[in-house]
Amino acid sequence: MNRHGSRSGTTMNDVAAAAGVSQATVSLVLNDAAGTRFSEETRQRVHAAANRLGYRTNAHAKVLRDGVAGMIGFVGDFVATAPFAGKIIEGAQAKAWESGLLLLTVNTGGDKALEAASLEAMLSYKVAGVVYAAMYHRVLDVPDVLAEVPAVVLNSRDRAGRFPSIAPQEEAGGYVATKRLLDAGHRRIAMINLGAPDGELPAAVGRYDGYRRALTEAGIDPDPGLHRIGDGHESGGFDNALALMTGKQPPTAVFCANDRTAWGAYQALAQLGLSVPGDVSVVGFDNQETLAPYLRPGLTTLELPFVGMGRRAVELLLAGAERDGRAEYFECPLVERQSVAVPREPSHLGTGTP
Amino acid sequence: MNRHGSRSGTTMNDVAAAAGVSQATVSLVLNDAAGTRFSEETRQRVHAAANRLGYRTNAHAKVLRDGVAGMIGFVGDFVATAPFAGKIIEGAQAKAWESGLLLLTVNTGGDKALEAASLEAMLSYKVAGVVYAAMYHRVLDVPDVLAEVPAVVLNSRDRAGRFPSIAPQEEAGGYVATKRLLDAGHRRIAMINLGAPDGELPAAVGRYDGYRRALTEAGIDPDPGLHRIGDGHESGGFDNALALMTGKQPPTAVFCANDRTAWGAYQALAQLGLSVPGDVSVVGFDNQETLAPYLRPGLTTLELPFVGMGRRAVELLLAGAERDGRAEYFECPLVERQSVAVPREPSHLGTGTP
DNA sequence: GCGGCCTGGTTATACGAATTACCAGCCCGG
DNA sequence: CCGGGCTGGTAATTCGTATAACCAGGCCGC
Repeated sequence: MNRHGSRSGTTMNDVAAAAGVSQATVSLVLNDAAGTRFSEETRQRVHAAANRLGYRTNAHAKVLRDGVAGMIGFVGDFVATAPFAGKIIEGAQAKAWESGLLLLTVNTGGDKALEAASLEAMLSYKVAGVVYAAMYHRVLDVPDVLAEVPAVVLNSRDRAGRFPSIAPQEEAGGYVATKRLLDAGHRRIAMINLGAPDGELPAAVGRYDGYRRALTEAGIDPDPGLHRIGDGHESGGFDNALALMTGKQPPTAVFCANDRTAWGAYQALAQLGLSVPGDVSVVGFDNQETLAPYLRPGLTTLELPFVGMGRRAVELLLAGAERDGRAEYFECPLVERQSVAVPREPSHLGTGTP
Repeated sequence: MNRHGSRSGTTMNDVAAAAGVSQATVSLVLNDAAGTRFSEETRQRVHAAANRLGYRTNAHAKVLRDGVAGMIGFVGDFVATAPFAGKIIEGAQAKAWESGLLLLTVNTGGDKALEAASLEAMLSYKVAGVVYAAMYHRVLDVPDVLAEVPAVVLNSRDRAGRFPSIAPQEEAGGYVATKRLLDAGHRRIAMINLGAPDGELPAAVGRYDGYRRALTEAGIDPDPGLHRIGDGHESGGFDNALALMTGKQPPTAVFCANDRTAWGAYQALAQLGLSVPGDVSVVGFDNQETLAPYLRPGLTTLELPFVGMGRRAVELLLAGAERDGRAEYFECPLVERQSVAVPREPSHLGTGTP
């Protein structure tokens, strides 16, 4: 007897010996193999012995024999930084678990060497597939080695178009957000967008396109002065909201490209003595669960359907979808809270500090 | 040639055949086994063949043969809910990776059946150990099955005292937070604590004890009216701060048992027209990176050293520490920002709405 | 009274890598 | 000219499981 129970574990041979049968019998009985017949008494003996000895199947032996492992690799560039990363993993894991699979996760933090090495390790473990997830929606280069296994790109798009991908419907989200404000009666609607590090940020581009489309459809010519670029953090929302509201013709509503930006806008508005939604209406994006419901007033925003996207990624993997660059886009539902109201009489605004 | 490269993968036998040597030679050469001698030419041929065929070792065969796998199990009850969960995983994974190990993660979301099943699966995969992590510091019951393998309880304590555990120094943290306020000159210091669902919440108890010790040491008799219990969310901070400040003898400083509570307090103070830290000083706990730096003013708070704790958990696992219930406590460093100042003249306060 | 067919199992093998034991050929010393 | 040692490898076995192939004994039919 060693430190932790029996180190190498009880094997089928041990069970067989204890039950007075052959190893094959143990395997067949325990797996309840179809088309085999054993006496009820033998089955009992086998099960009893297995329980008594604490038998647990050795997954490695099984995989070696069967050729395919019950694991899925999940490689992300984040986890630590993105508070909603957990949502993606939650969805992926839920689906994996339903299919009897375990998730082998690695978050690379952007370290390419670590990424390459982890992928090698995962492939060594014969994962059934790999989900390659990104912290934010962008266009990225997928490591070549992923071509050896079913793979799905999550929350981003493969530049080379070799892998199926899953991402949110950014344009539609931007449209819905803006439409919500238009429907409330707003005409001067600003947008505080995300900064695009490399000009390829679908989240920024798409949400902006949707914003413009909604305005145009409503017969409004988008005012370039009302489109501002923030940094995606609270400070970007703060600075830009401040600038917008103290400008010549301040908006009556602001669409913020993410909730953190909206939070910053709230703080700027509060500092200016403007109330949400009394003086200014605000719509966010992300529905970050630790933030949006707790802003005062609660933030009306678009939900990023991360749980569903995570699930779907694993589903695609398991479906063994034909390898192609097809992208699936998930709808971002509007989550209604209290940050939108009809615009105040124009006369009440104009200076930014009533 | 099938869909994803060679499905079952290139084996050593394939390499051996290609290089015109035996499988044993391939193994010995590729592993650079000590005490063996092969001609330089043979080595070259083997390496060339391995590269050409894209040989990758089958981890399962290796584990089966060697008896020990290069994986560590990480079971948590959160990920989705706790934004800082990633920090723990980040630390654990970093250390695991340095030791050449992969992390097999499962977040149970509190589902005991899933937890039991995942642990079974992990043990089947012969993980080198299991980190059993909790979302918040508490006393919990560790599943018996973990006795079969090295295990460490992270961010909690094992009720039965069978497993080593790692947790933050709550009491010291509460002391430092309170001391910071005392040193600034405050005498009436309130605390908005976390709710203890079962009366066994070390975070709440410990931080409170530290608070009391600091006050007592300073010759102040803790005023029970200044200790309030919130729900750990923004709303708990809001409601209690409102009550405190509109009470008979409002405090000049508030120690919030977590950052979210502090955020709520900020919002209540803003609503009352009180400024931080001009009218009221605030100290938080957690140093939540998406929150504390972005509050206005930045929140002075205590950092929960999750990355280090995660690392340490894996370290303990690998050290094969003797199994005992020894607990290690990590210091929570004070992170200084702008939410603490010297108290205003008492006369300026008193009503809560100057 | 013997072939055939159920019943209730067993034997043997493969999966892929690591490792131990062994071996052929050659050189050298005595 | 024979034994010993070195060089450069190979053969065989092991890990734990799944499964295809096989087999002994009893019973039945004809």
